[in-house]
Amino acid sequence: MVKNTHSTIASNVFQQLKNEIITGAIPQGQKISEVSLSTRLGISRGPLREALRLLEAINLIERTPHSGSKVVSLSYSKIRELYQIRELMEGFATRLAASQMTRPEIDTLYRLLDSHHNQIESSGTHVYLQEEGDKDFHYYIYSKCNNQWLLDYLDNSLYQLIMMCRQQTAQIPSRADLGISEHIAIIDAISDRDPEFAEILMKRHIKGAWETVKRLIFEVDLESK
Amino acid sequence: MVKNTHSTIASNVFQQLKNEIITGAIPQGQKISEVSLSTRLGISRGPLREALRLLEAINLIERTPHSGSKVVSLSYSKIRELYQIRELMEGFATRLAASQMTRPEIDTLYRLLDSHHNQIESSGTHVYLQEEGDKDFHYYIYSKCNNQWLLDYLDNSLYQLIMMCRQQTAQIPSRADLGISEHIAIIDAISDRDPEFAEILMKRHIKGAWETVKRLIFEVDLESK
DNA sequence: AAGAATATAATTGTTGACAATTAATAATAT
DNA sequence: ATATTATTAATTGTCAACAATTATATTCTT
Repeated sequence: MVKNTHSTIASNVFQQLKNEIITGAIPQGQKISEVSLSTRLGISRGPLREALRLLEAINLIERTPHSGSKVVSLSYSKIRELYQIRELMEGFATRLAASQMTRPEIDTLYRLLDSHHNQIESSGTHVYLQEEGDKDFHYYIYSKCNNQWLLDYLDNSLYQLIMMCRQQTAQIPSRADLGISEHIAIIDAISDRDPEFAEILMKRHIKGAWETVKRLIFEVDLESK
Repeated sequence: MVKNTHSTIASNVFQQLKNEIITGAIPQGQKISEVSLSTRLGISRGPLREALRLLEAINLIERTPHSGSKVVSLSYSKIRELYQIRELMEGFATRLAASQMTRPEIDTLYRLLDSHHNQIESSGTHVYLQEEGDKDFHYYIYSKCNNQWLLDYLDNSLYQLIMMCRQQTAQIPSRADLGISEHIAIIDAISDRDPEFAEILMKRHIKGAWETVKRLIFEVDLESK
């Protein structure tokens, strides 16, 4: 039932390392030694190097010739630029999706939101579940944008970095409601076939997320001194 | 004087293959055999595979596990989606640049345009020179956007594909003037510190380029049957 | 003792052989 | 003759050893 046909060591290791970086198991800025990592994983350096190239391609590690790789460290300005470009691209993706989603797809989106909402209420207010639901919601929309370059960049590169930011600011419990009402408003705009408005709402939603992240970064900064 | 310090076989081969693909020396859709290519280049398969990973990262080749790599083939819809996303991102980059470029940088941009204009008039109307100048102009602007993710994506991924499109439609001589007056208008808006207008003009400019490409694709299509 | 030059160690880059998988060919059954 | 299975060939994936480069430690000079 696992879709691990066509699996290779390189791609598996890529997935594993991606998770370890995003969750912070391998901390930001850490230098990566090919020999020690490959021995830890029980593989040779060949596939590991391929995995590292893939990680570099989605901006999770930086690589300098003859010197080595290290996990990216997300400075304040990098995160700001990240949310800036996310607002632009995901806003546009939402506009495209709003003009192209079918009625059944919109219904599914409503149900998706409902189910997440119920899950959160029934199982207490687990932040983890909320964030999973948030991710699903955003993914479901931008995956309907009908532009393969946009989708590829949002899904493979931008969102990985966004997840990393969340991990970085997740120590402090975030705002209780992750913008559920905003989510509803966005779907309503899509349902009304109003792409411009859907885009505006999504951009505001992301801008709000950025404000939260910014505040958390500031608070973490205060705590550490 | 060459800045090939820190050069590796993999990165050199990457550059070479990138050029061969963009210029069409290796045609679109062609399957790539690792053994024959590595022997042709006189290297082993290791660095070639690294180069192929890099090419995959900028969307110039597609790769399927255990099957192999092939050069991407730019269908009509892919090109349309490419220009769609280029308009969005480069337009936004222009807005950012307009609000952040310094006066000396703007002056340099004016001189750049002048020098290209003179070169074209003096040496006849070489299409090649025009396109080089066009590329320089666009690069100089979006490189001032102050957003590393945006710059990275525009420069490394999108523009490589755009160059491929041009190659594809370059058999037919394109419109005589590549929009020099539009270029001037864009710089003027930047010089006037009017980011919104600069963005609008850049988006219109790119939309115009797309209309030209679309027409050329259509004509090529007619010729071939 | 401080700094520069040299030598040593550690790390990354490259290679060629081998294993695993897929594509192509030949043989067999209906 | 066609479709299906078995066999062979070709291609990609992985490994371990070697070469080239960079980082570290040591020695030497002032």
